[in-house]
Amino acid sequence: MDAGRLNQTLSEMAARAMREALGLESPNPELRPATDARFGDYQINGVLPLAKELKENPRKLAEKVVAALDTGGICLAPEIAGPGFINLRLDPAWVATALGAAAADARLGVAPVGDPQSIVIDFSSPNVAKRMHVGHLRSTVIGDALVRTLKFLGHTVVGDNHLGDWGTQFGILIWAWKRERDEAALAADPIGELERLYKLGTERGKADPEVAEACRQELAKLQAGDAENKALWERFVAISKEAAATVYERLEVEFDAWHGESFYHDRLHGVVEGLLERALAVETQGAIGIFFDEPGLPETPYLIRKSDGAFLYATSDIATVEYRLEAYGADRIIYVVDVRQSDHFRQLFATIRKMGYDVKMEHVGFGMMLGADGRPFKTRDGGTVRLDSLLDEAEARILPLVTERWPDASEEEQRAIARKVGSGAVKYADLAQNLTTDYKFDWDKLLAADGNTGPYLQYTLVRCASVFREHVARFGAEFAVDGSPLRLEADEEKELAFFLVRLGDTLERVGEQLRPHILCEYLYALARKFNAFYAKCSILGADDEATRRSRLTLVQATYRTFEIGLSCLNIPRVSRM
RNA sequence: GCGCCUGUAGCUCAGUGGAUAGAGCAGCGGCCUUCUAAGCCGUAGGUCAGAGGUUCAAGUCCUCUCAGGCGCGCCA
Repeated sequence: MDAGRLNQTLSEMAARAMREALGLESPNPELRPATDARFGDYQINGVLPLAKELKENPRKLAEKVVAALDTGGICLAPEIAGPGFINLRLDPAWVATALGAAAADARLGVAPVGDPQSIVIDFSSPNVAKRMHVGHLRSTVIGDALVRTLKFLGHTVVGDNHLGDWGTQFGILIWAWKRERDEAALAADPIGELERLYKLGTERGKADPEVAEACRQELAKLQAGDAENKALWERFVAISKEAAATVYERLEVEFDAWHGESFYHDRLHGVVEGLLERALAVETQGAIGIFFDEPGLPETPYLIRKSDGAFLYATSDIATVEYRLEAYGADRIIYVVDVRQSDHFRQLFATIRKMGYDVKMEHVGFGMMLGADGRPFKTRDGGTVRLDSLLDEAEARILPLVTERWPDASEEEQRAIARKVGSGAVKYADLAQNLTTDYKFDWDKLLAADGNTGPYLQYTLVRCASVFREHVARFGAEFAVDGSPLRLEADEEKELAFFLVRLGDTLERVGEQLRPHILCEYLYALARKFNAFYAKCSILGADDEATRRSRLTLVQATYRTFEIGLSCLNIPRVSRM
């Protein structure tokens, strides 16, 4: 029995019962977590819709299903309620045994999936010659969380940083570099100088058509393979990657591939020719584009070649899909990109379907980051907020609290904790909200130690760690879980234990729906249940040894759940704060 | 003009067609002699933007209206 995926296990059992009792081929049991604790832990809703179809009283149908239902000891006897719901209660004895055993397992009983998929996740993707700013935060943090969660579930995942390292901006940059670069500034702050040059080149180009033409010439030379320009381009890319790497290091984000747009450069010509040959793309006003006649898709064509012969973003994205199919045998490709690009992705996905490829493609689109005032998040003078300064500020705001709470730690330790709590808070605030809407960034809210915040979860983990430290102090040895059943007596113990067995269900849902906030909600609810248990039940001071061992095992299971959950979200763990 | 997204408690947000819509913050009232009080417990707060419709059942699905955000051929 897979104790890690209860929803799936019980759903299969319910489906079997419905098949046998009602003679249906593929019934949908609609098994869900109960909407209210009074109704038990899970409910089967699938009988109700069948009443009309089978022309029978829904409660009678439910009775037949219940008679055929065998949960193998996971649940107590099912109850029929209301118009025909079947309510399932987990058997406390089963929970006590299953969780007692799972606490000894590093994966808390959540086995890797039996049929792993090959999944590519395209995320972060900063542009060359631009410093990473808050606009990159959501893609980076959400993409990273999806990579880690899907990997934990057992899939083969490639997290790919699809850098914007090719395109018209390089003509401008090369032009400005050749005339305006400041070597001193370049040595002191390479990416800052590139950013300045790019801005300068863009302004000059707008003001002066001759400059714009000169930029195009530089671009043409680069594309033709001119040695000097190619060397410059390589240098720009190296500087930009290095700057991005510093931010990734602070966020502890890693990629499996860094295949920027330039990586696909050689394929673009073939992509366009292939689409023309198959008449999927046509010439339109001198350019080449693909037209769609599908509801929900823009009427404007998806352009893959400009009238001047240059390729576009779309061309490169098509080539990228083909590469991912060839190189990774991708079953699923996920783009974690700003929702404003949803038209582009709808057209891309439609193109891939027209080309006949069989791959599941999803756009995880997220909203903008707004300030607490509801307007786009900017610095006081209206500039974009740099990602590194955002992390600096988080750290600076947390540090006084750490020094106050833990004055005897070394300054180095205090800074290390402030760094982890600060970046964890920033990341968690981003992950905890549903993706689709714009997200309001509010320092006071995200750094608060209560409510649904990173610090609250980290603090809860600290409490678990603290119990184990105190155990060593009092009993002279580390506590070791032995896998024996728990003893669940207090309401707080039961609630905690019954919730801990839902980790697998939760991770499964995140993997399906690609919404990390589902995991955040779960961990937050878990933290609340743990803290209620912690306040009510003395752990080390329990009345007898058996209760103490059982409670310590509960702490251990909670600790492991946080380790797994926070590591999937990539929120740093601390053992003190 | 066309398309996409959003509208739930004073504020910030959850809510998988299912039973009496939930959290946090802010407010009010309690709890440290005891494993970290960055915590816990209690209390109060709702025309789910509005109107129709589908359904045994609608905050959730469909249509329209209103309000806000975003996007709409050779940028990425």
